[in-house]
Amino acid sequence: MKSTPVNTGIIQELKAFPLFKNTNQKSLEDLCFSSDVILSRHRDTLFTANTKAEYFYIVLSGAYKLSRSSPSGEIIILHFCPPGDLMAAFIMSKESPTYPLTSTAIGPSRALRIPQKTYLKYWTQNIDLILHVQRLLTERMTTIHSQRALTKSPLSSKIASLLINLIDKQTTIHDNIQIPIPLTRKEIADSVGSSVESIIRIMSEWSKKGYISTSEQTITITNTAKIIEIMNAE
Amino acid sequence: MKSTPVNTGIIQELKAFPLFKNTNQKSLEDLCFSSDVILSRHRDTLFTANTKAEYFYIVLSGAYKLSRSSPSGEIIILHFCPPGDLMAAFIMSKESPTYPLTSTAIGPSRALRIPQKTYLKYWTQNIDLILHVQRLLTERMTTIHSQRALTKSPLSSKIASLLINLIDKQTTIHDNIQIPIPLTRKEIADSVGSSVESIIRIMSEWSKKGYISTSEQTITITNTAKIIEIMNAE
DNA sequence: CGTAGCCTTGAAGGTGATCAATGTTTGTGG
DNA sequence: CCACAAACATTGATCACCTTCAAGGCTACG
Repeated sequence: MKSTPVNTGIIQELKAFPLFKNTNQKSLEDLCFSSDVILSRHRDTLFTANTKAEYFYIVLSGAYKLSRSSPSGEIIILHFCPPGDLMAAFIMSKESPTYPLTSTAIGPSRALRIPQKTYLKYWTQNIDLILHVQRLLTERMTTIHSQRALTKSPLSSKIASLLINLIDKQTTIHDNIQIPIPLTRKEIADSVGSSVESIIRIMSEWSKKGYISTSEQTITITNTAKIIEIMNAE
Repeated sequence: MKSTPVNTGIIQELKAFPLFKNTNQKSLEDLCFSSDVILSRHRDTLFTANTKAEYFYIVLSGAYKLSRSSPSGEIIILHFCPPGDLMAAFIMSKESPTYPLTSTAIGPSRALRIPQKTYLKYWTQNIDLILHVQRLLTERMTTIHSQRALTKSPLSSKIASLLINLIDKQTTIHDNIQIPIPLTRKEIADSVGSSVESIIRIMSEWSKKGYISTSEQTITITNTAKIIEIMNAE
């Protein structure tokens, strides 16, 4: 894990994210006050659940997964963070926060590490920004809700729903959509709360039927209509 | 469903909620601008998923459940709102919001209905309040996360976890804690994503062993240590 | 070149869903 | 105030889906 201080290049990079679309150059510099860019290798841990939270993060490139382990030691993945997503920002307004989750890099990734002090000093002064953050949180909540609505549905629906939800919201629905995050079967299993074997059985069935195709960790949905149908099947 | 405009009595009632502990009388009046008190009977619907959201709500007394139905028609309960809880406040900063969930009264209940306009005009101006709302949202998220961490655990753990989470956060842990919301077995089933029959089998086992007792819809945890143990069992 | 992570397939077994039938409580209208 | 309907609670039998266990192959990387 290496870190380098912010430079103007990073500011440019941030401007591209929807979160900052109404933020001017000057404010953006404030919002990044005393921040660093963290470079993570595949499987590096960015922060660990139940440790003191002195920083929050913005994903710059690559991806991170947010996970938790159950009392019995099983791992549950709760969210995948693509570039532009916030990590641990929601707990920054607390008194002395601890991370509720563990963050792990998926593939080589970069994140901007911002101290809580900067959040309290600059982020909380910008109402527009806070509402934006709140909207992000609400979105994440909505995704979780639609996943939970499928608890009684068969495993295939859950996997389908996960894949559809991972598609970038900007993308229009068509065939041959590539899932923007390289997922292993284990990660899919941990995400829908199932076992690797079950995931494999269902997904290789789909591959055979030509609904999806996988090569080098990357999943491509080749028959989107069918996957959506499976997602909504009872 | 009857409604009456706000009066000073209501303002007093609101002051008791943690959400407004730093809010003065004058601001509180602004925050309630053109609001009404809604009286709901048991099973009355307050708002329906996917309809236009012109209002948000504060639970005054009783309780409401927030639910959603899956594509196959099954109902999933996502959250129980005790007095002081907000409903649909998180989507008020959107352009033209629709309710993501359906809200139904559990027992005779009262809620304060506040128009989106009031939210945009007064609520968003109060940073302290917004951060408070954000903290509420984060708390709700955390609860959902700890529930999701149990997906692979046996049903008994899920039920135990639900009961423990429903205990008022103010309450210290001891025996003979009464669950503040009157729950039916069906509601427990819809909440943990299971069937009524399975819930009954597990809970009557607990009754027999003396871990819980139920009378007239009210559940009392008589052996809290045991329930917590079950919650954490693998 | 060996280990670690990942993918795959098969067989056995269990947890909880479903179906069916019945009792109990609550609420509503005549 | 009673009768009837609707919602809620209970118990048993059967069965499906998915987990678990076991064994093996593949690829990447130090």
